[in-house]
Amino acid sequence: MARAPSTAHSEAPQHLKAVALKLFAERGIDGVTVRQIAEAAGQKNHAAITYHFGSKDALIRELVVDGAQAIDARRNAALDRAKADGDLHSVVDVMEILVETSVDPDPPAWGECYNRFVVGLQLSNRALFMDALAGRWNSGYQRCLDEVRRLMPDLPADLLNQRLVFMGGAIGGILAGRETELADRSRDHPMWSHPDTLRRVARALASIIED
Amino acid sequence: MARAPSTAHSEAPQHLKAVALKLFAERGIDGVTVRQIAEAAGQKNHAAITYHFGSKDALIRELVVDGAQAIDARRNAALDRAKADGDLHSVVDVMEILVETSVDPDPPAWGECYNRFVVGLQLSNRALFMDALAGRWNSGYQRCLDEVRRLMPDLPADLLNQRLVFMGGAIGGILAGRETELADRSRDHPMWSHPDTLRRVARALASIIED
DNA sequence: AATGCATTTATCCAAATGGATAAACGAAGA
DNA sequence: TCTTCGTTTATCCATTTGGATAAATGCATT
Repeated sequence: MARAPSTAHSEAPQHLKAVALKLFAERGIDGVTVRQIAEAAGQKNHAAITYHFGSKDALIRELVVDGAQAIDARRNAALDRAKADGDLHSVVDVMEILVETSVDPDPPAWGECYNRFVVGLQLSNRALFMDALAGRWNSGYQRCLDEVRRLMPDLPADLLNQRLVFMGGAIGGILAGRETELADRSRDHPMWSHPDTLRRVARALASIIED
Repeated sequence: MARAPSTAHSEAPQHLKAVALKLFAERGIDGVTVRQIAEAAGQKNHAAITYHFGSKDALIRELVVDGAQAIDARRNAALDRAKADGDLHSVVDVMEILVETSVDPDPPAWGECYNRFVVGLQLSNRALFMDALAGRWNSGYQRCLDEVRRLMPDLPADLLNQRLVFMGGAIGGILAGRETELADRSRDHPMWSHPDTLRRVARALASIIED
């Protein structure tokens, strides 16, 4: 029932998406052809992309939205839970939510890909990225920023906003680098595998904000 | 004498490089064709790239090395000067050197491009980037890290190294974001144009390291 | 067993790609 | 004036690209 030929309601679209995300993360969207995606997914023909998604462009947009949606859901859930428990006492608490919800809780065998994918997309195809998202699925991120503002009422707003911009660039660079390292299965990466590392990333981001 | 047809010893190669760097920074190396580069540089034919550089690949390698070499020279010079003046008293002093030497002191009319270019290249063509550099032109960066280690002798080495990795990811993300913003000429960017901003970036990076 | 239908596969296509080659051009030197 | 040579230009090429279409496949239902 796996990916055997012509099993009805196949999970081919899901598998194609996962494979495409991996390749796009590794080589960028213009460095991967629809044929390579289909081949890597075990399809004998690249028409699979047209059939399941309509076009390469539409596939990319689905990948952007899928990931953003999942992260946003995790962020809102974590914020709701933390607020209900009265657990947001410091900036580092907020940063831990921001960082933890950025990582895929159920990654494929070859490792997480979404952060590399979106950082690369924002870098070289910003318009496509913005258009695919259309302002959606960032409420969790905005709520995190608002919590930081609530926790730092004394810092002038423009100074705090500047630090939040720095933090945004930093989290992208750090998490994309983490994924790149962890994707290299030729060696161990004790630093990135260590269970405390993500908390330390959160601590580093909080340092940027709190100075 | 400008780019008029067939003026001997033309500065065409220089101009082609500058234009290619801009396009690669905006769209990634696989998102730009040699025809687009030649056209944007005012050439009527894409054979200019083959003639001046040999291939698209060779052009990219030249761009990587040119920028890395320039940055490395600035870093080593700044470090030499600071050490001679006894000016490296704190981590933020080192971070200021790291950040200031990352920006092009003589950018083209359309703004700086190298940080976006290399961040994108490391993300989607890491092998090409590493191969082009071959371990060269990073002595200034390594010296900066060594200065930080000298200034923080009490922090356990692996903890400090972890923070230096975070800092490396953060500087890439922040400076690439800065270039992207400043490249958008449709509006002003008072925050990024402000003369203090780069110093504040350095301060943010120092916060990551010093906690 | 026959049918319907979602999916996969096999081709076809026009356009674009990086590269190669030879002709054209034009300033400087003989 | 004529030649030389670095440079630009005009074509040509095989391959790759994303996409389209129609045939084949095989499970589920009847």
